[in-house]
Amino acid sequence: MHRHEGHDACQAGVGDMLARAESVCRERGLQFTPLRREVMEAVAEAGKAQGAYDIAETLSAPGKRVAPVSVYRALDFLMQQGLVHRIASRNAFIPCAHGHAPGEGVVFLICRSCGGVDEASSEELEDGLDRTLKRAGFTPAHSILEVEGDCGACRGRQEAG
Amino acid sequence: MHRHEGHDACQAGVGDMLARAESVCRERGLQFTPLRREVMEAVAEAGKAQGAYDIAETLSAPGKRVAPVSVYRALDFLMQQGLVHRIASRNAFIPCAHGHAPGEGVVFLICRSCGGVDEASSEELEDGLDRTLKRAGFTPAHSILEVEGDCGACRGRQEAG
DNA sequence: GGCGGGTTTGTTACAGTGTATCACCGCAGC
DNA sequence: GCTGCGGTGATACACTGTAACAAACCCGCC
Repeated sequence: MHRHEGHDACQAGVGDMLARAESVCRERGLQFTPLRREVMEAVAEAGKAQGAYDIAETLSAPGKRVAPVSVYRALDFLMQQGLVHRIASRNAFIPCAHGHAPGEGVVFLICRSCGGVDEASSEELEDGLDRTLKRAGFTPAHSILEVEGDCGACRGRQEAG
Repeated sequence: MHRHEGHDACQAGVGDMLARAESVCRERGLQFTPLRREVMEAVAEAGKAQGAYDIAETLSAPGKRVAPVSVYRALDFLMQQGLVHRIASRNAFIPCAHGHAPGEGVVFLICRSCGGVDEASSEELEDGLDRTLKRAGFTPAHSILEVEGDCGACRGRQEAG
């Protein structure tokens, strides 16, 4: 079972994500500054993975420039708190749709037609990976699992249209 | 069962890799040019993943400069033929230790102390991934599975030393 | 041998991604 | 007030990758 219903559902939850970010920071005694909130919001609102430079542009306005370096710092912070993820194959960032421990086996499903990114996780997959690593004598610290393909919604649209 | 014994075993096979590359190209009617051979050799000889610029530097000598763009082209070719792999999380390249179909579920095991990269594959892992994707209604086209951690050799060395 | 067409390589320039460094600001605590 | 500290702004830079065009090469063909 994947844990949510698609990108529309995700977008509906922007407020939830911000609320969660805020409470996570409060719990940990960390600052959820305006900049961090804006970056979190930009990542959460976009329907697809955003590059750091995209975010910088989104947040910039005539007279108020947000430099990419500031975005990177905010993203680093948000990633450390597990609030956003980095998609290595795209050099882009997405909001974390639900809490999970860092290093836990989550797969990112990247749709090549709509650009949306879903998260999926399963015991089965994690067990398979663990056993494979154990057999190889390898101690994992951090995993990157990304699959590019077509999400159900887009495939349906193609078949219909 | 992982399919080979570690980085020393890999390095011993540089000649084999070149021979395989050559025969693959001959079979497919493609050119295994001197540049492509040199790039393949550089990737195969290095004990760890090499960046394109590293390779360019390795191949350059006083009076004979190899530009990164040439290396990228050779790498693109070698990747298309399945002779080298790209490690997305490192922006770096490794030789393919053994033949496998493109898109097949191979995991890259990246050691954070020695920098070596192993390949591992298992039915179990692939099945788990397939089922997880199917449940999510996602049709995969291409997967990236990379795990960072400590390889057996390095862990042994740490415990001993 | 010369010609034409495809592929490979060289070269330059540039776009995109990410980091280092330093200065400044705001704020808590003394 | 002073100091220390985390966050931000700003500039510069390093690293990664691609576009575009020209030159060299190869190979079949006339």
